[in-house]
Amino acid sequence: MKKWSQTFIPTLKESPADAEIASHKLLLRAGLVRKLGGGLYTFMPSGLRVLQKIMAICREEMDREGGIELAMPHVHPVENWQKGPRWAAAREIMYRVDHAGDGKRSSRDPEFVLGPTHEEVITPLVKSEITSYRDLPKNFYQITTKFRNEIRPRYGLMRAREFIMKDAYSFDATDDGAIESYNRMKRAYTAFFTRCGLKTIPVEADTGVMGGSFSHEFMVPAPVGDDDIVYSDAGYSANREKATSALVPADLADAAPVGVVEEFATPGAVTIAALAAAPYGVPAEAQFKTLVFMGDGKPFLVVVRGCDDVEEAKLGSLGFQLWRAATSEEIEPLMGAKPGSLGTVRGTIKNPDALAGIFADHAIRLIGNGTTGANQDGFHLRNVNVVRDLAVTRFGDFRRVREGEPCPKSGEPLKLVRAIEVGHIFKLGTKYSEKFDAVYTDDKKQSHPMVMGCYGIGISRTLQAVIEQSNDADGILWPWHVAPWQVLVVNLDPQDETASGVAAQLAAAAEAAGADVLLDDRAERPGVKFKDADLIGIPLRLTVGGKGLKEGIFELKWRRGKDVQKVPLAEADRAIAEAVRQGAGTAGS
RNA sequence: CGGGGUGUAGCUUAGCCUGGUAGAGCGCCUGGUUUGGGACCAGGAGGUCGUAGGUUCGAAUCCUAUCGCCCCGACCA
Repeated sequence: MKKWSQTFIPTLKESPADAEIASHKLLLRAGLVRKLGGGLYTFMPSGLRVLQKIMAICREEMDREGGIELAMPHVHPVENWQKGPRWAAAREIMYRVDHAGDGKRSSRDPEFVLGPTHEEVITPLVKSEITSYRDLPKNFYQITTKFRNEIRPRYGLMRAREFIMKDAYSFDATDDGAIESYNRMKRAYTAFFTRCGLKTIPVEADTGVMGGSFSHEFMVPAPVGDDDIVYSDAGYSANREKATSALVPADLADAAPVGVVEEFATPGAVTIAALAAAPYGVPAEAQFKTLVFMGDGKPFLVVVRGCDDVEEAKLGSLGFQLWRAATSEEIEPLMGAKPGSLGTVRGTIKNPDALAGIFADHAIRLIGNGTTGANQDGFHLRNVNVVRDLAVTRFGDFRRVREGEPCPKSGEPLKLVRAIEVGHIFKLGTKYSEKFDAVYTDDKKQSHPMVMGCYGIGISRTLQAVIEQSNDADGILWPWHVAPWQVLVVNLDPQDETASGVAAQLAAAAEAAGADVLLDDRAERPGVKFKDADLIGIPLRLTVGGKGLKEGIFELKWRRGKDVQKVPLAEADRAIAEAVRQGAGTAGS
């Protein structure tokens, strides 16, 4: 049992001006965190308690599925990263650390970075410690602080420069084994989020810089999220970056040409919309849109319908480490025209040999014969046939899916919703084990790279996601198992010995029933105590004092409910034990 | 890094356009009256107006630079 007067819960009546969303405001108002700088937060005592509870649940679920806890350094020799497979992409988000020195000369020490994640540490470790199939599989995890130079920290703990993450790394002898490890983690994650009182949707996801063969994200639907997820009732769900639709039928026949390619003048018409308007009247659905990107320094082209957007994450399938949209200066000498008049009709590109490829989205086959830029400023081409006229290295899925398109599983309309990513699991394959030579010997004395998986949970982000999902106008509605305290005993008359005695007795009863108890013993007026109680969101409130005490009762109230139960003091132990049992039996309330 | 905004007491802010004594509410301290949903009265402490230059007799206010923070975009758990 903790007395309010002996801990520190600095609540605020008003939200600090730099908090914008409900969960961020409540983190501050309920005294859970305080800001040091952008994306840097101190966990105050009650915030730390929530964090520790979430971590404890996470440990239990990881251990249940065979996870082995360890703790790796935060400071990494830069060589580990340089040797790894993603140095070029990952260095942008890493902090470099040097010792401060004596200020009189520059450091000549080795270079270090702060760990944004730990594949580059765990893989060499496992390489040197495990060499036999007999020691596999293994799944190592840790719960530690991660450091990422986020370009834009946001919304408190939601996207921070320094945050708490659970990261796990599985090592298997076989691909089947790796899939089993992956599924165990999927199970652990589902159990973990459920126990945190959080409703999540697992979705298929892009593997991004991490790489690997497939992955799932655990998403909390919320308007303030950074991602869009696409799903249908048939059970299809994917991050929008990865989502596909059945827009293009599998058996679609390529359209036959309708005539010869014709050039026509389009002075000043450099947008899809301009070409769609009078006097040209070419609908966006009949235009080929050609976009230029730079992949590892070489230009490549992507062709989509005029009405579609390129989903840039999908360009990851092309095999470039880094890619970006090309600039006008890069485009004109390559194509022969400025953006707005570009196309990929054979023979019209000025310098085709410089290209790393021309990649076309499947959906352009729906156009059949359409209109595209002539690679000559102020001119377009019509009667352009996809098969006959367009130079295409290969077709693929490069367009962004839109709400309402047919689900790839069932054909019913896809739905789209914003979400917060709280967990991500990857089947990595051998990308890292090959790079770090993490191999084992099988029972036939053959050497193979280990098959890896990696699995992350944003612990501190999960904390905020719970608040975002569970709050009302008065404050937080903590789910039982992550609440900083589960029972709040409010003593309205802390100066009165009888009231204090009863309050202590109720607190002891709740504690004996297995709850964490906070006793509000402050010399504040009742209104202040009730407001604070709602704000900090303790699930079960027991109120002692005033009129009630004279009648020989105390009050029992659930934070999520409206009813106040008046319970005779003689029945306190039984009623409290019952209520605590009820609270503990709920995942979400 | 691009675009937009903002910086005045622990928190929320007024004042800035049109230069001339820095003001309020909450919180804090003292005393009193109160005591079931953020009490009231009286008294009090707390601000180099983000920082540095400049213009001016005079700058929170105008100008320049710089830093921090917030929001939108690319990135991510």
